[in-house]
Amino acid sequence: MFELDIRSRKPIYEQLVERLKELIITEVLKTDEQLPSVRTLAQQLTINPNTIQKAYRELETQGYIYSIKGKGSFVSPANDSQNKEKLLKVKNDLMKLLSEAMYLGITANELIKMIREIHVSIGGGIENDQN
Amino acid sequence: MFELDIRSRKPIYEQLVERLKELIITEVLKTDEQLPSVRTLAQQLTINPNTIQKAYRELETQGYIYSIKGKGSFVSPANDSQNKEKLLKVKNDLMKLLSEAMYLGITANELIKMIREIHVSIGGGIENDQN
DNA sequence: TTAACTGTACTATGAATCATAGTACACTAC
DNA sequence: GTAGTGTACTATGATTCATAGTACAGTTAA
Repeated sequence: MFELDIRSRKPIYEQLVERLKELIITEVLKTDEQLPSVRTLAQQLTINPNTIQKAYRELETQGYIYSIKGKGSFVSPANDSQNKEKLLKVKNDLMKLLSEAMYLGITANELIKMIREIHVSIGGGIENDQN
Repeated sequence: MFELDIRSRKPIYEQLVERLKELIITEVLKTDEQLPSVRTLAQQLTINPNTIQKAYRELETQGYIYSIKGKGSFVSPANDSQNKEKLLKVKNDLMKLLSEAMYLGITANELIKMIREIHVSIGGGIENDQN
């Protein structure tokens, strides 16, 4: 399903959270789509099921997936009730990173260009999809 | 000088790196300005000198400060030779975070507004300062 | 030179975290 | 029931984090 760097200082379960979040955000994994079971994914990635479970638990805490005992784990709808908290956190992180980027010399125009690119690849098809 | 959260899961030295980077980026600490010595800062923050040293070493690796044995640690000039690597890393992080932000519903307009704010507070007075 | 300050490099210890292994239980679907 | 899900434990070893202590090299000023 994807690659992990065992040697990295970043914990495996954090890499998992990051990669899965990407797949959800880019809608490779769609709303209510079922994720691989902890045991299946553990076997595929040759890592321990507990590590997968830790990643899934974290994703559930962050509101990106939901789990049903006996059934499986699934992608949460994009606009859920936890979004406000997440938004605050992300905005805070963004301010820091944008400050650093501009300190390092990235221009406002470059940033706006990046935003447009993402807008096309992520939100482009959604913007006009409202009823 | 500033506050640290001892209970946080985030290591103290990482918090130090983050806070000092902020002070450098916002130019509260200016180029070639001397930082507190490892022992002094350790005493002020009631933490171990080794922890301060670890943070300073990390900041030096990242190119934000330089240290001279026997003299002290100082803020590096903003535009040094390591900027290109830093820029690549920051751009990469920015793409991820911007994607997440837009997935969560932040609009392009909001982002542009944030960029303008930072532009004013950081780069505002510099833009016209070229010879 | 001496004293007091800087950065830097070690070793050692205890606490916490990470990943693994193994076991167990509750729930769902067939 | 059987086989598949999620979930919750315990235990172990490796690694990381923060501390403590010691030591050495360079700078500065008396």
